[in-house]
Amino acid sequence: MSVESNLSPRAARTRAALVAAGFDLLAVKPIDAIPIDEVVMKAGVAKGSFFNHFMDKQAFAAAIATEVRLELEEEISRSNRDVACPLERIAGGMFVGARFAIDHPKRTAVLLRSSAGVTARAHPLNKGVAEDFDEACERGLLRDEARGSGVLYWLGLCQVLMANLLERPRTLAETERRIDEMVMLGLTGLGIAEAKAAKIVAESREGI
Amino acid sequence: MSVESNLSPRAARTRAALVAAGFDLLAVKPIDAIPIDEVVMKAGVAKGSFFNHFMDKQAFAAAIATEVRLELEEEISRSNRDVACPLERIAGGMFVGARFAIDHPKRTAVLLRSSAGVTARAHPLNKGVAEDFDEACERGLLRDEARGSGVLYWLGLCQVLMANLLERPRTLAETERRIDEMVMLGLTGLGIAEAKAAKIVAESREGI
DNA sequence: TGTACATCAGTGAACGCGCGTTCACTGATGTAC
DNA sequence: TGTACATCAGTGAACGCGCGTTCACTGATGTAC
Repeated sequence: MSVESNLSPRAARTRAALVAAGFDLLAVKPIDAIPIDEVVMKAGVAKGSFFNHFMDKQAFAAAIATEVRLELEEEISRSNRDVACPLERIAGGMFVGARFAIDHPKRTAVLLRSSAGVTARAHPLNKGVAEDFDEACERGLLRDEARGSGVLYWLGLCQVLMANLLERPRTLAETERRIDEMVMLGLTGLGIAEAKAAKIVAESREGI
Repeated sequence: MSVESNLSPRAARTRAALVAAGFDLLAVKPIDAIPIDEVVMKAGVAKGSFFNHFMDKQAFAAAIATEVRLELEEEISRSNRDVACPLERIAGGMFVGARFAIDHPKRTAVLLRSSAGVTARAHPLNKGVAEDFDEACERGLLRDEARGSGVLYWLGLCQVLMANLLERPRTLAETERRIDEMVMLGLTGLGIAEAKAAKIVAESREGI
């Protein structure tokens, strides 16, 4: 599963320390603004070790971004494992994303920074979403306009919601309200009637 | 008005050349990845001149980002000058943003890169939008949920639409369809009935 | 279990260059009379 | 209109340091017998 599997325990420890330091630093500033010295100091590791594990600085950043993306992807598909209704799956995805932003603000910051272009339908992280939309459209559950632009619409909302949740401390009640509202606005925009959308929001929230 | 006003013609020319080069380069990569040598070469200007006009590299990037933001802001308020209905103003804003992305892809890239955090209600670029939403809410034109999260919702859609329009060449028809659809999805999410939303889309599109 | 050897990963000093910034000089523009 | 002087902005060579990358060495881990 994880990249560490093939490594000796010692190497795995070193690599993990570097990656952990990378998470912390990349959450705050882009890779170009981070000297390798800072990474290795934070990781408590010699500078040379960095290049035992990563070809160069860019590869390091890429590896970390990939790792976060996989994590989120896995949380979403785990949460959707037993959900059949495509609308609930779609709504659930936004809830999981929001949850992820709250639980792992640093990782989320890395994710949002790295994937400025989450917009693409083909993006691996979004493949599941695209399929759910296709199914919902076929079943006639969505407004016509969603057939072409629904995925983009939904991903935009997820992204901006996650970014917003990072911004400043907030009470739990405010946070929950913000999430519910965004899912509600999003679903009704897709053409789901108000009452039904409210029901989906309530049910999907349960699952998280 | 513009920053160049106080400068001698010669100085204005040099500054303009630097800024133009900056637009081109910042559209492609972040400021940290751009050596000043590249900027001045593209501008056809001596390296020393750069520091006659900008304190340092960061100030240069900031000046350019500000300039783009002001441009877009002005286009939006110009387009909305004679529009009274807050819903049409809101819809019109998205249309103008889309138009801007098509006409000035480089500037848009700079804008999207610089303002990763467009989400804030307080952001100057968004002040007008926030006021329009307040008015629309007071008049009871929007769904309840839009009172708290409508602005974030709308800005997220604008941002992702603009990013999407930059992505790859497309036929005019596809582009128009994408824009219409996003505005339509957006408006109905805010609680506007389908027929009325379609009418607003048609009318706002006219204005652009 | 103990010894000898091989491999693997960590270490940090040293290197060198890319790049931001400075500065003394020059030429252009503007002003006074 | 012409001349002398002041200021302003452009120029590019030179500086120096921050930082990515390398490498010879060391200690740790694993294997054979």
